[in-house]
Amino acid sequence: MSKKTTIYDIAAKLNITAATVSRALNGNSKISESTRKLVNETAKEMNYEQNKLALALKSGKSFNIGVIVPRIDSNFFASVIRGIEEELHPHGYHVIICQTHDQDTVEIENINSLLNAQVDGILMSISNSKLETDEHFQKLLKKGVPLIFFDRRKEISGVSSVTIDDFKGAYTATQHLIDQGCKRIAHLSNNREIQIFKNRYLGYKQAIIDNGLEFDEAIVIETMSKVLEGRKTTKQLLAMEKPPDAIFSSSDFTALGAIEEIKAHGLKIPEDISVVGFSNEPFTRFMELSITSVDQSPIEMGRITAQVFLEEAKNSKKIKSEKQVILSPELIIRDSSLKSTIVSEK
Amino acid sequence: MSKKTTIYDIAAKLNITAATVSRALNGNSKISESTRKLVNETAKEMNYEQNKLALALKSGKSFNIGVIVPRIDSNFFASVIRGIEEELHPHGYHVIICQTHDQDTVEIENINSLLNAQVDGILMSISNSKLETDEHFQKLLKKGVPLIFFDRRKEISGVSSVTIDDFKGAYTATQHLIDQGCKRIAHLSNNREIQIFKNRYLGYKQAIIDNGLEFDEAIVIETMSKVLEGRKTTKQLLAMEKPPDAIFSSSDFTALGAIEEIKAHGLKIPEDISVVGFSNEPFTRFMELSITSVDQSPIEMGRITAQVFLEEAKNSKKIKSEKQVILSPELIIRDSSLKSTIVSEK
DNA sequence: CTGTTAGCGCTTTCAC
DNA sequence: GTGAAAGCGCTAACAG
Repeated sequence: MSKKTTIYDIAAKLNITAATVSRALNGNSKISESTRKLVNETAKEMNYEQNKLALALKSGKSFNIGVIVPRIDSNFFASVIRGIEEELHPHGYHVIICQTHDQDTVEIENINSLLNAQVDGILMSISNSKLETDEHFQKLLKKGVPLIFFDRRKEISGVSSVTIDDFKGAYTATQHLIDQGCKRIAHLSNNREIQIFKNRYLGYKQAIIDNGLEFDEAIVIETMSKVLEGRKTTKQLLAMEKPPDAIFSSSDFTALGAIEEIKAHGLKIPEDISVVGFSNEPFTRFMELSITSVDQSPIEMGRITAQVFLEEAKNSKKIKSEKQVILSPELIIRDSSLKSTIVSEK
Repeated sequence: MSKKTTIYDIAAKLNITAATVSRALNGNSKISESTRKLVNETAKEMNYEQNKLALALKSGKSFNIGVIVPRIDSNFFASVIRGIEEELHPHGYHVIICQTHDQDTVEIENINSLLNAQVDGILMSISNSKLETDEHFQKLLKKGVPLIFFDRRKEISGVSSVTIDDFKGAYTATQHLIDQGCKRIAHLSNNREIQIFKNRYLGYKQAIIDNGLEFDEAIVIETMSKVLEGRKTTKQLLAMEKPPDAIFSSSDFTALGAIEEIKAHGLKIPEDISVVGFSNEPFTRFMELSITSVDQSPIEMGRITAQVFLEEAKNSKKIKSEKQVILSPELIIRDSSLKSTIVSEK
């Protein structure tokens, strides 16, 4: 438990002052080469290590940034965080993780606690909640702490965001199904108060309309991103008078449930019913009947979110220009929707 | 960008001293009820918020703990981190994430950088490397910073660890295959310089021997935890003069590769060849032919790791009693190894 | 009960 | 080129 050595210790040993040591260590220009060398050497000798906490208190920069996500054990969020960490690490930043579990009270609490910890910025995906107030976000802005949304954003003036084009992803997926000859495409939706789900719905709808197909609200069902919910909902669809010949799901998990249910009914995929999911979760690739899905390039999203932060951090004092990066999603076509015999991407 | 209010601001306003404010805010016993109330009110009015950085510098406790993992976008590590975060959060700790990508140089760098950031402890899974030196770990111990290993540990006196009983997990899995009538069980192993893989190998071997089966080193193959590697290795196995009738893999990914390869050879699972994986990755459950695997209860592992840390943090000054928690793995039997007609867990 | 003082470790004017 | 001194925001020992 050896006490940590400070610049005072090494100053004392060298009969100089702490200020000089500090300067020498920081490569200040006006310091003699000899003392610089001496200081550096003894610093190494005494195993000196800078206390970032003191620096942080002094400078007001902690070099910590907070990342808030609903939960971390989802491939999507974990991958985004990976991207963030990899991008920020070379710049000396540490990444603090908080989970909200989709509870807005926890979200607010997390923001406050990160603020107390003096983080230099907050990158977050908002929780799935009905909360109307912007108060906690405004507080961040007022304090001048950069706030950046990724994926699940909220429309707030002055706040940058990095998202994918969910509309386009959904449109492309639906168009693909139509190109495969599907005529009655159902949509498994989700809480449409969240932008991403709303946009997926809108993209789907637009593709239907643009292709002159009948848009039928009856086969758009709001459900939750769970395998079992997917099964239940699909059961409803199959029991209809005019069942669909394709399902576009806003989640890979409900898509999986749909597939299970369709098979249980003795129907063939993709011949009888085609299925497309969203998110490109790892398992969609591993399935024997692999699932077509929309990739969101989460690592890339994380990296870019980090870059946007770095930029804002640099221009701290200037007018904060709100920046909205919209990534392009990629449709990964696999077995569950490919009727032709051409070999699909695996 | 309103300047943050400090206790001095509120002291000034009330014509009292900062110390008093501090005491009032912290519920010090010897303070008049009236001033306490007054302070608390004006604090709220002025939107006062404690600067944890100053507290940290003063007290030497940052209430940050570092978590180092090879990578975060693996379900296992993400789940462990989830457990850690959930357990530590109520105690006021923040979790800082670092990734090593299995490079020991990065591991050392991460430890140093966390140390500079004055974390109150480090929880980690060591990287897959051949590094022999303990130097960086000893440094932590010398500084009195609690260090706790989870899953991938190293034998270091004075360092606690939370792991699962890999030997038992492997033994149980192998025994299960034997119980299903398998007589020639291959093992897809991994770098056995890492304890977990070594123990899985040893558990497998022991089960073979205890059941009077022939132990054949020729069907124990060291490979990497990738689907494609699993395919390659399985191809080798199937080409042998005496191919195995079961495969116990130390990884779910190689198990998946094995399954793909076995099917490609027109063989039936589990009738011709049974397969068991390790880790209970989410996809093993989702497969149409679901994969038997050994569950490591990662969230639980994270929670317990956090608890061990909290305990050590409490007894900081006392003799640090090294603690080794060994969790019991659970075999989840699914389609890939269940020959009987009983319905398996899905 | 409350004020005074000092100090956590570092950087940064301002002198010399 | 280097020293002296102040200050980041907070707490705690010592007075009174």
